[in-house]
Formats: sequence, C-alpha cells, structure tokens
Amino acid sequence: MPELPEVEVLVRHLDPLVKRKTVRAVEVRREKVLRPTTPDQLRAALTGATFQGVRRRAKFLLFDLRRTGTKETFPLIAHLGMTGRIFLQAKQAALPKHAAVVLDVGRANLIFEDTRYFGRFTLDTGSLQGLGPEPLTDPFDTEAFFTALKRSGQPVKVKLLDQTLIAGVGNIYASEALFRAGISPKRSSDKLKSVEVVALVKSIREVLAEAIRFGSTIPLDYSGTGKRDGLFYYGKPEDAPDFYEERLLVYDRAGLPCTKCRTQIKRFVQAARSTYHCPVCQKR
DNA sequence: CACCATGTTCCTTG
DNA sequence: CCAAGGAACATGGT
Repeated sequence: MPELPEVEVLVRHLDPLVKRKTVRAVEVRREKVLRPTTPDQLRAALTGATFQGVRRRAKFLLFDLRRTGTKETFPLIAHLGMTGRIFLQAKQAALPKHAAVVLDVGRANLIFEDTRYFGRFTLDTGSLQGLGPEPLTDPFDTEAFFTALKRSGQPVKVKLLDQTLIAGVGNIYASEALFRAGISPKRSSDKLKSVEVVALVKSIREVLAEAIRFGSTIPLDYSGTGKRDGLFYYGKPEDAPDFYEERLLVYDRAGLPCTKCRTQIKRFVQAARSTYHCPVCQKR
C-alpha cells in the first residue's frame, strides 16, 4: 500500500481522528517493529501523551504527541513497509492476526498492523536523517536533482527509488513517472539531459499529485472486510470496485496494450525490483 | 513446489 | 571512503 501518495492520504485521514486523543495503554505484540525502541520505552513515552496531529515525511508518518503539563511535542515515527496498515478499530472487535502494536486511545484502539513486519513504529528518528527533498513541496530543486543524477551511471529507474535523492517515490510511481515522461527506465541517470530531468520531475509531481487526489476520493472507511478504518488499498480486495488498476498505465500491466500506442507493456528486473515500460513510448 | 509482492537495511565486493 | 549488487527480513497470494 505505501508510497508517498498512500501515506499522504492516510495522514490526512488520521489527523482529525487522532487529534486530542490520549493514549491510555500500549500493547506491543511484535517487538521488532519498534527497533531500536524497547517496549518499555514506548510505553513510558506514550502512556498519558496526547496526539497533537499527524504529518508525513517521505513515506513516514509522524505522529506528534505531547505529555500533559509539558509544552514540547515529540514524534512517534511509523513506516508501513510493504504491508503495514494503521487504523482505528472498535475495542470489541477482534484484533487482526498481525497486529504489531495496539494503542488504547479511549473509545477505540489505534492499531499498527503489518503482515510481513517490515514496517516500523518507533521513537527513533534516525531513519529520517538523510532523506532527500519532498517532490511536492515547492520549490523542488530540479537543478540539485539533475546534479545528483549526474553522479551515477545507474539506470534512472533505480535512482528514483533512492530516498536520499528524492523522497517518497517507490516502485510503482517510478515506472509510472518514467512512462509519463517518455523516458526509458534503462537510461543511465548521468546521461539524462537537463530538459529530460525537468520533464521527469514534472511527471513525478503529476503522478504523485494525481494519486493523492484519486486516493482522497476513496472513502477510507471502506474496506474489503467492512470492519476497519483508515485503509487506502493498493491492491483490489475482491468485492471492491476496481478503481485502482485503471489509474496505473504501466505498472503490473505486462503483456497488456500500452494505452497510448497499443504496444505490449514489458516487465523486466532492475536492482531486484520489477520495472514496467512501453518500449515504443519510452524509446529513450 | 515455484515465483511474486507497495520497502529498507545490512553485508560483501570491487 | 564510495558505488553497486545481492541477500535478508517474513508472510501470503497465485
């Protein structure tokens, strides 16, 4: 589920829901997602603290909390990994199988669930260090991005996943942005011309902004199971209308006709990740 | 059984 | 020191 747009939609959804709620109790069911924070540290920090709001940085969610009687806020950092979800759930409902952390916030539980446990739910801000610029925050420094791309001979698709160069782009939107810009994912990043990088940045911004706009139209209390809140599906739950697929022009469309020229979309592997492209529309 | 999956980090190699 | 490649993490879907 999570690249920049999915996280942004979730953040906007959760912000008003958690604001002013106070953590009554903390249950850690999968210690490893806290790393390097310990369960004791998390409990000590969160119990009695009140949510001030939720922000996003790259693919991270930042929950700002404040302890009563103090003025400073501190962040709780969440990353969804590949399969993480965060949602409010009625207390009487059964916990999902892979609930990693459960915060009692009064009437409901705030649940961090993660099937594969690749995500994080931590007080450690270390992983925020070194993140590159936000592509949707003006002004994005295209010049600096161009200079950074000049320093590597790796394929441009691979560089788009480098969170120190540009923050929040993941495997889906990297392919989508390159298709939109008409640039082959195989191009050496140091061989891109300045005008191409300008076009690529524009495409990245458009693709991400459209995904946020689209995601915002999905009712977030919708779910395949009808029991959860705060979900923005990437995949299509059976019984869900298929809004998602139609937006993606190349990702996961291997063998299907290109929407522009009807040529078959190709899939290949770069840096151990799938890349999708149209060999005709993305000649160079 | 095989291969695939929205992500990051760590280790090795050059 | 850096860049690049690959494995690891862990579970589930097809």
